[in-house]
Amino acid sequence: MDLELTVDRASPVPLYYQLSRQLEVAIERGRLRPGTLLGNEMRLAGSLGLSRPTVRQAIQALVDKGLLVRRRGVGTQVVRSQVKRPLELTSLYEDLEAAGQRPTTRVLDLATVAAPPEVAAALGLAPGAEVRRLERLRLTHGEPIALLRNYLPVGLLAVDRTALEGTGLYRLMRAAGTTLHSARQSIGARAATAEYAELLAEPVGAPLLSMERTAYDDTGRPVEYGSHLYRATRYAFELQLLIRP
Amino acid sequence: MDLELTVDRASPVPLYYQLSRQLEVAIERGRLRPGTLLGNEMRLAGSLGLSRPTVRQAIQALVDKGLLVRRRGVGTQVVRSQVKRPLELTSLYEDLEAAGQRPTTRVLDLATVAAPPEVAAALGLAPGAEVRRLERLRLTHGEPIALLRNYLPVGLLAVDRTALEGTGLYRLMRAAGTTLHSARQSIGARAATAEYAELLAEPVGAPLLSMERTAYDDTGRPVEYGSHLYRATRYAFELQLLIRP
DNA sequence: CAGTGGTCTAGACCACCTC
DNA sequence: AGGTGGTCTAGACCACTGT
Repeated sequence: MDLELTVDRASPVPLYYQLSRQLEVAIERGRLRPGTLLGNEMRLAGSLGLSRPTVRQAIQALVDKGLLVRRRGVGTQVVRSQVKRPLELTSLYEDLEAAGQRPTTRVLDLATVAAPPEVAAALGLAPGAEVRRLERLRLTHGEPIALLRNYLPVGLLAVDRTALEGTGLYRLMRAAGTTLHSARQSIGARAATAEYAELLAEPVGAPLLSMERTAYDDTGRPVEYGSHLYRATRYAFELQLLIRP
Repeated sequence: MDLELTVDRASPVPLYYQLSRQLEVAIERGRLRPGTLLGNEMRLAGSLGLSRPTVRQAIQALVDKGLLVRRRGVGTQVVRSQVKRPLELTSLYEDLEAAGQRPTTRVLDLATVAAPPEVAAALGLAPGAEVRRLERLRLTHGEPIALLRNYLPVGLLAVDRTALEGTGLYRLMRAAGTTLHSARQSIGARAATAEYAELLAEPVGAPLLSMERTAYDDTGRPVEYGSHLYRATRYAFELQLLIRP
């Protein structure tokens, strides 16, 4: 199979990760074709000078990503379907950027306000507590795609208007040291009101995709609540998901 | 902390799984409160008579589920947010059932037809190849919720009309030995046409949620293509997702 | 500094699948 | 029967966190 797998023991990168990454790249580039059987774990370990548990750890990471399947008595195979990303937090900005769409953002509003009831509930604050509200219009090629309204606990992020026009909110939050851990989102549909229709350049009554989301950091603290509206003619949510037995 | 953790070495259930399950139940029942530090891995291993790798394997499973967080130099903590299910394949029937909604199904059509182009592409078949088509109306309390149109490769499932009226498609597929592994779905919105409006008891032009999905088994073979329409006034997709660093 | 999780090793036995 | 992954052990050293 001559995959030229190697590990560098002098590197600070964990050995299992070095191996896992090389296998992942080989699968992405088609050097390991769907259905291919990896050599058995003992042989792989031997040829790389690693122990079997380390090789297993590398393989397990790719099984968790859905790229490999293990079968007892058979071996480890490359999955036949084209798994892309195992479902990440949908970041509209990064999604559009990855699709080569060159997104732009117009900041419509940026203020500190009393939290509306549903926002206070989502962020675990007292009703009426202060929160940062930001309202943005996201566009590609000058065409509006979505209206984004977000609420953040005060003090979490020094929100900068020009920074917001150049990148996505999540990237700013990560850069400020907030590590996102989980999120709950609800996706629905509704008809455009006159106000939203004008902002999004759709006729009144046009179907819009709506998404409400609460995101948490790794201590379980709510760090963001968002209520977004998307033009259904220009955007749809793409999800890839894995089913665990 | 007196959690009364025990393992049964005579059981065929893997030790790491026994431990993992007990911790999971303790978290669900609130016996391990959010923020609680688990004892360190060595002590846990010693008190249970297990090796550290086995204890780590148990903990890792819960970290992957988003229930625990590990911090080097600190310890392993119960996550503070209320993680529900880590996002399963959305099965409308099972979702409604779990919510106590007593779903019912009306089978509108069940036939073998030539695959439309998008279906053939999704299922990896030649254009015009034969597929099983089923069209169902899903209701709760006599109210329509969704119009479900599915395509299956012929021969995969002996589709039984009465069975379809009593349960969900995925449950039937699992019972027939098909193990689902991954799926791609796209969620959008559109306005109700006259035909769909009548079936779903909505006005013409009402916003509907749409979902297209291709599901694969663990060999990567496409096993189902679905194109569904939901009443936006009665249904929304709830997703819980974890962000991996 | 002491304590934590992160990584790694070199074995072992077992359950399952294919031939 | 032979080969595969699944589980488990008893050690070891390191990197990071808190005091």
